[in-house]
Amino acid sequence: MPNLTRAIEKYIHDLLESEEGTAGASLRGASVSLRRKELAASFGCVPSQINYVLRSRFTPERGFLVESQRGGHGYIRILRIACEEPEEKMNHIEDIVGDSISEPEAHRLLQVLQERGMITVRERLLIEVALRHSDEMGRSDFDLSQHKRNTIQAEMLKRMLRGLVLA
Amino acid sequence: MPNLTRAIEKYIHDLLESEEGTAGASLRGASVSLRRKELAASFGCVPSQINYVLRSRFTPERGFLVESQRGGHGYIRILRIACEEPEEKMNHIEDIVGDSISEPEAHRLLQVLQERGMITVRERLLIEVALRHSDEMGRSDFDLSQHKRNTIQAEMLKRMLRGLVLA
DNA sequence: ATTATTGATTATCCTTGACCATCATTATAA
DNA sequence: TTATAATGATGGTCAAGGATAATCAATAAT
Repeated sequence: MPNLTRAIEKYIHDLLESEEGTAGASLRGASVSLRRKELAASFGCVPSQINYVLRSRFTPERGFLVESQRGGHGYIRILRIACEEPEEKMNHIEDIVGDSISEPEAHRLLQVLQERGMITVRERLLIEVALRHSDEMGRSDFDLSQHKRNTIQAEMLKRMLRGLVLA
Repeated sequence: MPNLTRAIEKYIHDLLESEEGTAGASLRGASVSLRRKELAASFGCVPSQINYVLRSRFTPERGFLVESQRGGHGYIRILRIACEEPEEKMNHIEDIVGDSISEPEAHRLLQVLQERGMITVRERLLIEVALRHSDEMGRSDFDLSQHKRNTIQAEMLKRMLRGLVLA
């Protein structure tokens, strides 16, 4: 069993994918509903495993929302957010980056953006080089605190992404 | 065993090389996945040695990206974005950029690179945003001389191009 | 002085299970 | 008939444990 979490993630992704072609899906964004218990049973795992997959993979940062209801007729609904307007997309990114971002956080974010097709692998590389250089200068040439460096890093990252979105 | 690092480096390079022939590799860039623990064991060294090799040899400045995941089913994936060889072309660029470059000079260089199809419009934009931010910080936050700023700019530009233009 | 190597410690990811919360339906009481 | 209480059927939370990988500081080699 090479990775249960990824298998479940892929399954849900495929569901959303097949929902994509549906009428109006591109406007309202795709969505799927499922039973936690059934999905868990079909993968032969404990139900809370589903929560783990949702919490770790279908996050707002990755462009998803999750709704649910308990009790009889309970359900879990996963929605893919469609950020059509460049401005929306930008606001979303600004929120995620924030005023300060660490190197590992930036690294993860860039990986996600690449997986979502928002940047190419070459663009990701360029951004990483720029962030590394900025961080290195801040550390060895100007002796800045880590927080200050993370602030500068966030500013540079946002500017670079803004430029791309508006391009 | 003083050449452990180089041996591991070569091993990973060879893996990437053999991946090169694969379908679509030239488009998406070559990549290999491995287990840190296993690789270390096969070289009879401690696992953190692998991190040293990756940190010192497979950097974005050299055209590589590294992804990893901890925990069960953990892995390390190395992606090569830039091709090898074009040592000559790279030296040429290093010469042109030199130790110091003004913003208009950088601008012209990037335009030429774009016209020659070596970088895309978006990549050029990304580089220009990074250079501008660096320059702006140097001026207003650290009150650096223009020459110092041009030196920093040249360094950043070379690093970004090294990762990319080797193609 | 720089680069390489090691090992101890820390951080992260995944999986499971016990226990908690909420909703819909049904039974019961007024 | 209506209000309320019990019941069953979901989903949520959290903490523990195992499996990796990352970090960092000390040491060795060049």
